[in-house]
Amino acid sequence: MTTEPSTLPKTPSPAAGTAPTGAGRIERYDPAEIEARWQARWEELGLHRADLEDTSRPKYYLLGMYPYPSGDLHVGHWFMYTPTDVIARFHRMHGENVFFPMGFDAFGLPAENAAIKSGTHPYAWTMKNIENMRRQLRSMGNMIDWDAEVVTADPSYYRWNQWIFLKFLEAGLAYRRMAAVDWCPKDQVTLAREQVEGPDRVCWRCGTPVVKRDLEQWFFKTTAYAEELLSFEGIDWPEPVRVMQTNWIGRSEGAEIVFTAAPGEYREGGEVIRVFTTRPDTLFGATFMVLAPEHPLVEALTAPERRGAVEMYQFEATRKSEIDRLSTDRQKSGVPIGADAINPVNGERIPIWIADYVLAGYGTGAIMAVPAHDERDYGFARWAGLPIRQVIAPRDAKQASFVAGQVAGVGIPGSAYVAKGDDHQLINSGEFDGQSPVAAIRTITSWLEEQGKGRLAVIYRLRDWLISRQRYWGTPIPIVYCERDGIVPVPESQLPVELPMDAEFRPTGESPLKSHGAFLNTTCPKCDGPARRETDTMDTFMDSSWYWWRYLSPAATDHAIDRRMDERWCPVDQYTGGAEHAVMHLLYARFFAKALADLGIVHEREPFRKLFNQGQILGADGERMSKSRGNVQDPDELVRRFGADTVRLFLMFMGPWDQGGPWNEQGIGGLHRFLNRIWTVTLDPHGRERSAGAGSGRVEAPGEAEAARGLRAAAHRTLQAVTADHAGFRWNTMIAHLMELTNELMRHRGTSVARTPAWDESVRLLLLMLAPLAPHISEELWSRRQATAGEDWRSIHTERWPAYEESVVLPETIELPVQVNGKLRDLVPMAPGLSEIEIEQIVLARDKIRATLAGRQPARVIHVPGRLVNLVVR
RNA sequence: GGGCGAGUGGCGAAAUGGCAGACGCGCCGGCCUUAGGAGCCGGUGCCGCGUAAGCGGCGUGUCAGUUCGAAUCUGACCUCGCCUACCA
Repeated sequence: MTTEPSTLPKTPSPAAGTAPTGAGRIERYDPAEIEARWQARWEELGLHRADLEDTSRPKYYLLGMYPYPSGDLHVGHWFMYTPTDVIARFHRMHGENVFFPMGFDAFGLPAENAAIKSGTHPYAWTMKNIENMRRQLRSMGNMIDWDAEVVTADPSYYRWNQWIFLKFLEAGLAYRRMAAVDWCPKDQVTLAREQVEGPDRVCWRCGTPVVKRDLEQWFFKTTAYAEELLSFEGIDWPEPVRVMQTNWIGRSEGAEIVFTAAPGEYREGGEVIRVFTTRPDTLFGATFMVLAPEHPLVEALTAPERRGAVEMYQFEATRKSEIDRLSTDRQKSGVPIGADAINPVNGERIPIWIADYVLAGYGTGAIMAVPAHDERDYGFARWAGLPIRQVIAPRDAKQASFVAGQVAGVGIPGSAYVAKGDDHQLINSGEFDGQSPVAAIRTITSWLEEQGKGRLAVIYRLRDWLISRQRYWGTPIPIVYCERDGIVPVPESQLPVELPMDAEFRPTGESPLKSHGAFLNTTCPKCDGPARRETDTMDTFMDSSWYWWRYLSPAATDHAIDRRMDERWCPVDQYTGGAEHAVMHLLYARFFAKALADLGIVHEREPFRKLFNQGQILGADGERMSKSRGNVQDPDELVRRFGADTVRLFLMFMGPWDQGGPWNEQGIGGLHRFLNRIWTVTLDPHGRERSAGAGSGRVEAPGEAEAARGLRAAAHRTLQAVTADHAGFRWNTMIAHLMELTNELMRHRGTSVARTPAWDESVRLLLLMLAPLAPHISEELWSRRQATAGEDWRSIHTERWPAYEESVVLPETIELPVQVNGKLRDLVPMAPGLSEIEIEQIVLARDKIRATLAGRQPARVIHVPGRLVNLVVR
């Protein structure tokens, strides 16, 4: 149960005796002392603990992507977690029950590599790092609820990875198969398709070019949700992420068409070869067929005299993916296999080739090649000297000359002709001649369907998620292999399958589990006979695919996810993190939500209602921060010099949150000065009182009452702007507004205005607005004000966010910009809310305007109420 | 090759159809100080005129367009960043 600080008995203010009253020198702002003291205090009070059972207030589940415990929190972490903390605090000040947990993505390769290198056990290495990062996270002053922490490398967590795996297995969402998978030779591990990046197909972690390997591996059936994953209905996600996921899933509509192998010199033929095409309308233009080199039918169809060349090519194709593919020249290559296929629409025999431009993993791994109307097929046909037959032409005879050369067989066009608009028609296509391509897509597909030779088909680029990893530091896959019973899942009652702690770490390139006899050798849960454990562990993205559910019951031993808590708290209201996980973590997380919902384990099909991608802070050199580049920025030193509050503000003041940019700590002093000025106006409003005439001569010129009214208006206008900026996460302008108010207060400091209630109210509002951004100094100043006023202490962070007064915000006079022909010519002071006629009269009476008009009459007057007047003259 | 985003002072940036450069850094000048890499006050887009207060012109990557009015909307182009890449 959360303790409400406001109900606590009065606790002595930490600085009660020293709270200044205005005379004499005040003590300096000492962030180090203040921050340590308040952090300890908040912890002691349990101020950041959420009461998950409390339903009296609206819930707000806020989540920042949990960190990998690399050992140090760098400015990138600060840049992500600070504004997230501000969001949390702002919502709490609105009376919401805010849950802001934190944990560690504790499995993964660096720990294991460190073990091989330095002999430290991955567990010890990881725990030491976590310890340090907890300390650093605390030093930021975030309102993290540490009671909910999860550490994924703990058996109490990964046991439930295993449990979910078994559920997926039962439901057919997890399966094992032999596949040519991507392998990182440096990390000695397989990778999911999403984890291979760029044109050179490199490992997402270390940048090493990957190679293909044929391995028996475990997969999750992400493709089962391909269609549903395309819909983002009901969730508020940034456009770039939605686009990336949509492209990654890569839906395309077309037809699957059945070709058959033609009888040959040595064979009867008749084998079914399925191809996928988005252009069934060009079926008559197919002049050859291409299979992926790895296509399963290649072996059976290849003519004996072609076997040597075919096998050579297949070998080269695998080598090509192994050797650096940095040479991105698109030179086509391929070999004929000495067999023909029969085109189902006209019975025509076309030669079959294999070529690596056809991918085994996409569609059916086979295509009908229509060189006249597909760039890739065209390029291949030109290279191989294969025929090109045009079957689509413009209806317009004059346009037809564009491709006439092909039809007549004279001359060779420079490229494929891919247009398919309504002004085109089919030619050389038998009974379909004259139809528009779009119509023919329909008619040819239904003709094929009637003949049983094809059907409408939708295919996706998305592949199933390969989760097997040949490494030690991950969740063991709960499977045993029995000589008699084959693949046997470990029964739930025997979970967790624990990682043995006494594994040996040597740079052999093999998982230590493979040579750990006690782990490897086990008995079959079914027959009790001898069996071998699966030695692969799970991809660490498994851990991060459901951790926010675990935060709701981190210690539970009888279930993975507390269904009651899930219903109360999920989905996460706001998720923040980098966009680099768009097609990895964020896609897996959505897959999990859908799969777990179908299994009845959770109630919502989307995990995160709102997503925000913050920008990335680069090193001072403009490059991505990395240890190897040596450009990682450690904020600890800045925190020592300026305090966490200053560092928080500095990071938020840099620019829009979604932008990031190169790190440059020039300017941090400005934020520190800002806090110092707040310190001064709060604790020392009178300074060395500037009595009239003694100081700079600015004192009380406009009269105290008017100045006080102006100050109060400024404070309320600031509140209005700051409140609006919270909604858009516009921290930089929010801080700018607070600076303006502080500067305004500073101008009145030492004058009699600083003795008015308006001054007091303005300072009060300033501190409340500052509280989410700079929690320590605002708490300190708040407590000192309370002590001075003789009030009981109550944390500023449990105060309600103030409301601005509409009537105060409205200005008493405005300076209306006046343009002539769109050029600014004058600023005219007047009362707000005058009629257009009144305004016009005032404006036309102005000297400057009369001079500019020089006797001309405005042909038109544009009034933008409250904003501007534009006089249009010819 | 395709997709998305961005280009504004010396720098980080504001302004998303209505006063371009808020706020901050840096720089310049002044005050205070034994001192200052502290604090306070003032100035600071560029060019021209003026001793000055001030006045005028130009100005948001380039070129066109829409509009009374464009940093903002439209089209083409240039540059940079991110994603993607023989996806049939």
